[in-house]
Amino acid sequence: MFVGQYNHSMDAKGRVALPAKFRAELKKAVVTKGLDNCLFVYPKKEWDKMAEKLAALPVAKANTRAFSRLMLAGAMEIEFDKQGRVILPEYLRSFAGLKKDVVVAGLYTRLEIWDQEAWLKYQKEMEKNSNDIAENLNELGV
Amino acid sequence: MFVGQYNHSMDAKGRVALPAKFRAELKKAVVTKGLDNCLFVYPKKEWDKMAEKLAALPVAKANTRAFSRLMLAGAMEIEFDKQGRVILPEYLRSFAGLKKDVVVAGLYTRLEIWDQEAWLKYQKEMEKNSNDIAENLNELGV
DNA sequence: GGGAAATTCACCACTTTTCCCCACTCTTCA
DNA sequence: TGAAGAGTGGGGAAAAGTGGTGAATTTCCC
Repeated sequence: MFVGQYNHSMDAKGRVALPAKFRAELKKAVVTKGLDNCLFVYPKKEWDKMAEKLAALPVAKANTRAFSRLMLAGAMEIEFDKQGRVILPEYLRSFAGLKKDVVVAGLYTRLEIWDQEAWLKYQKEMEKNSNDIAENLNELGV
Repeated sequence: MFVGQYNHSMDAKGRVALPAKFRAELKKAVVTKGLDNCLFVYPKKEWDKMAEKLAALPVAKANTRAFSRLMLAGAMEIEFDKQGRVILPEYLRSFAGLKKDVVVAGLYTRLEIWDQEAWLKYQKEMEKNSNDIAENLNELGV
């Protein structure tokens, strides 16, 4: 399971090294457009589960169609080179606004890839709301 | 169970020795961003319970995503070296404002790691208000 | 269909960080 | 007072991350 965050850099070819700790669980993986302008990376098995859920959504609703298209049509299988890097295609890079510095975050069942600036901005925004978040801890029984 | 407080020091590499008394129960542990600008340390088993709840939350809701990112991406699994030290990643050090001197406190089910200055300041503040706080504890049945 | 250009991919080399081990000091307990 | 355990600091080896070059394949134009 994936936990923690790492600062890495993307080179001009769109190559990003994923943290060594995560690679064992990611021999086969899928990247796709995520929410909040980041990329989601799933191990193949997790991805299959998610894809089935998405496919089962009611096709009649406009917003679920949009969501399915985002995640399914945006997806791409990735492989690692000898150095543990993956290549992100141009359309995913521009979707997430990736420049040189990126953040790779572990969210238990998936990874997220963020542009560093966007990540910091998002974090700041969250800190403002951290009190509300703390209150919600109770509801989860934490 | 963890009780008591200890003054330790963090070296330039971000290594902190956790009290020898606590290590037996912490072979595998997780550090997270805590409340009041300190770090929480949980035994891995305890933390896993909570993490699974978080991972099960719906990805489609913005506030649960934010919540997972705070708790999961903000966490880090830690292991001990032969000397009983753990390495704290940069983002946790800066979150808690850790400099050289730190305080490790046992809070029964978890440990807390504080910057020493922040700890002293917090204590002073609490002493001033201890009567008021005690009054409010009635409501909780203490 | 052939050739040139461009893109992709695999490999190589360098730098930085991490991790592991050793040594020393201080405290505690017998 | 001596020995053992705990905490602190540093150095060296290994791994991880980063950047670049060259070969191969594909694409496009003639």
